[in-house]
Amino acid sequence: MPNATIRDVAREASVSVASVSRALNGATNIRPELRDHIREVANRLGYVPHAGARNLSLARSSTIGVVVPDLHGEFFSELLRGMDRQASELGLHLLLMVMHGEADRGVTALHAMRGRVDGLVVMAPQITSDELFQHLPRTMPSVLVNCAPHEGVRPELRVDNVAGAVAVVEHLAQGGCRRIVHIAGPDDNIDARERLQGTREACARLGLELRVIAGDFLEDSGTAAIATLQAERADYDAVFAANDMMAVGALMALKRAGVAVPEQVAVAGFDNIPLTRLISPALTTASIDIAEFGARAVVRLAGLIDGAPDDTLEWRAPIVIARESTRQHPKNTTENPIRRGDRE
Amino acid sequence: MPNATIRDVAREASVSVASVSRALNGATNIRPELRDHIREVANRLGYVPHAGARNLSLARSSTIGVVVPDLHGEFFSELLRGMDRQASELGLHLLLMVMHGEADRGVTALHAMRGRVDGLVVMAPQITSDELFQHLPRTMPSVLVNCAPHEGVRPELRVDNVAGAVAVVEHLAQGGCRRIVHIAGPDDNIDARERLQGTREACARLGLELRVIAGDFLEDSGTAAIATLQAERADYDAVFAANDMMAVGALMALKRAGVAVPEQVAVAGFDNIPLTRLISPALTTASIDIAEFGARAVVRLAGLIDGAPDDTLEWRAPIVIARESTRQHPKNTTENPIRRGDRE
DNA sequence: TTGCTTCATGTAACCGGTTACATCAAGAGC
DNA sequence: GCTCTTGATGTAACCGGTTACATGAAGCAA
Repeated sequence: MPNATIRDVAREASVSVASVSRALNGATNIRPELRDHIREVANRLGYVPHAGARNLSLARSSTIGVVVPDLHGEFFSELLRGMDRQASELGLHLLLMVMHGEADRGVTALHAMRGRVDGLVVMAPQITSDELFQHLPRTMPSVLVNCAPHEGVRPELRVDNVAGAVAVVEHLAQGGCRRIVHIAGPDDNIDARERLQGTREACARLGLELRVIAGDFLEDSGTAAIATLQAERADYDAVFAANDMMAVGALMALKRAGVAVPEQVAVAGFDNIPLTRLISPALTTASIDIAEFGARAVVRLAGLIDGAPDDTLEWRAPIVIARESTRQHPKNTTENPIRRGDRE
Repeated sequence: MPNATIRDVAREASVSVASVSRALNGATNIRPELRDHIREVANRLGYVPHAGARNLSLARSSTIGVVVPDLHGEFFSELLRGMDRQASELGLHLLLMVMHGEADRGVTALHAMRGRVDGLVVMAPQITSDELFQHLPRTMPSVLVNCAPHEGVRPELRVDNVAGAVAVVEHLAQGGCRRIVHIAGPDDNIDARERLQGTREACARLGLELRVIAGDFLEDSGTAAIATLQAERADYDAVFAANDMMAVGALMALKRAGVAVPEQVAVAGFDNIPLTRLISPALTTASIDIAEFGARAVVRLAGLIDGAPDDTLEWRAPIVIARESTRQHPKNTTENPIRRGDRE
C-alpha cells in the first residue's frame, strides 16, 4: 500500500486539503479542535508529507548542494563536518556532489542540481573549471570556496595560500634551513599554484635555495619526491610539501631512508589535517580551521538564499603550527647544514 | 529573470510541452528536425529542467539518503567515499543526514527524507535507535549498515565484530600477551558491545586476564584510559581498543609515559582507518575494506529500488592487519611479562 | 431586522515536469 | 475516391503539496 497523501488525510478527516495543510503547518486560522482532530487522523494514517511536492510548490528545497572535486583524505571530511554542523543548525540538508576531476561531468552535475537545491557551495580549484563557472546560473545562489579565478564577482571564500606558504618558508628559514625542496601540487590546481608562488617569493626574498618537484597532492607523490632526491644524492635541508598528505609521504620515505627528521631535514606540510599531530615526528603545517571554513560557507550561502546581498571575497590566513618535524636545532642554524649526501 | 520552464521553451519553439519533453528526453516518436529545433531553442533559452518537478511526476528522485550517526574521523569519510563512487556510477545522488547522536532528531530527519530520496542507507549502531527503525516506513527501500538489533528482517550489511575482536585477541595471545586491557566503546553502541563480547569470549577461552575500561570511541578516552592505568600502576601487557582512534590516543599516552610499544605493551585497534599505517609504531588493527563496504550498501539499495527482492543479512569478516604496535617480542612470550609498575 | 466585519473553511489554481489519450495528416491498399 | 493504418503532435490530467480567493456562518452595531 502506497503512502498516504494529504488528500487521503482530508477525506478520512472529512475536511479539505487546505485545512489539513493548515493543521499540520501550524497556521493560526484554524479551530484548535479541528486542528487536533486532523493531526490525530494524520498520525493514525502514518501520514508523512511528500517533501518533493512541498518543495515544488514552495519553490524551496531546504537543501544545499556541496560540490567538491574529490573525497580523499581528511581535508574534505573536516570541511563536510563543518558544513553539516552548520547546515543542520539552519535546518538545511546537504546534497553531495563529487566531480571526480572531470569538468564536463561537473557541468552535467551542476544542471542536475536545478530544482533540487536552493543554493550551492562550490569548491573547484582546477584552473580548467572556467566552463563550470559559466554554467553556474546567476539565479542559483552560490558561494565559491577556494576556486580558481573566474569571470565576474561572486560571494567567495578563500584560503590565503600565498601568505601561508610564505609563513612556512619563513619558519623554516628561522630554524636554519637554507636549501628548500618544495613538493608542488597539481599544476592545474589553484591552491597548489599559489602555495608554490608564495614559496618562490619567500625563498627569493630570504635568499634560500629552492628546488621544486612536481606532485599530485597524494601521499605517494611525496614518497616519490624523496626517492628522486635520494637517487640524486641531492643536497637539501627542508622539505615543504604543498599539502599534508604529500608531506606525510615524504616523512615516511625519509624515515625509511634513515634520514633524521628534523635533525637532518625539516619537513612541513599544509592544511593541518587531524592526523598531522598524530604521526611522529608530528608535522609542522599551515593551518586554517577547516570545519569553521566550511561552516562559514554555509552561513553565507544561507544568507544569499534569504536574499541578503553579498559579493565579498573573504580570506582566511593560515597560521603556522610548529611541531617536531621542524623543531629548531642549533647545528642547523649555521651556514653549513648537514648535507644529505654525506651519509648514506 | 527567473529560469525558463518547459512551457517557455514550448511557446518559443511553437510546439507543445509534450514535444519539448519528448525532444529533450530522447523519445523516438518525434520528427528529427523538430527535435533539433526544440533542442536549439532550449539551449538558446538556457533551459535546465527542474529536477524537483521531474521527480514529483516520475515518483523517483535518483537520490539516496545516507543516515550516519556522526562525521568524525576517517571511518565515515572512507565509507562516504565508497558510497559516492558507487552512487555516481549508478547515476544516483547522495543526500547526507547526520543524526548527531539524537535519536528523536533522527526520526524527524527520516520523515524529511520522504519524497526526497528513493531509498536509504542507514547506519544506526545505537542500541537506543529502535524507535528509528519503527519510523522507517516499509515502503521506503533501505539497507541497514551495522545497525543495532531491531524488529523484523531487512536487507542488512554488518561487520562481524565478534569474530574481529576474537581474531585480534588471538593475535595478541600469539605474541605472548597475557594481561589484556580492553578500552570499550560507548555502552549503547552495538559495534562496541560486540567487540567487547568477542574480547571476553576469546580471553576466557585462551585463559587471558582481561580488564575493561570504558571509552567513547574518541581519541581522548584512549588517552584517559592509559592515565587511569598509570595512576594505578596497573599490570598489563596489551591494550586492545574498540576502535582505532582510541588506540591512537592510548598509543600517544603510552609514548608520553615512556612505556615502550610494543616491547612493554602491545596495542591494537579496530577499523583500519588510513592513518593507522602512518603513525609510529604503525597500529595493528582489524580491517574491513570500508569503502567497499559502503559501495556494497549502495549497490544493494539500488537493487531494492529497482524492485529486486532482497532481505539477506550480509556479513563482512575483518582480518587482522599485524603492524609494529604488536610486533612479537621473545621476552614477552614468557609467563612473566614486564610489569608496568616496575619502572617509572 | 439589516448590514458590516471577522474568521473558519472549502475550492481550485498553481509549482514544472511526464504521459495517456485524442486528434489529425499522410501514405497504403483496394 | 474511400477506408484503414501509422506515426507525429497536441490537450489535459496527474504527481502532492500550498495558498489566493470565494463562501458562508457567526457576532455585533444600529
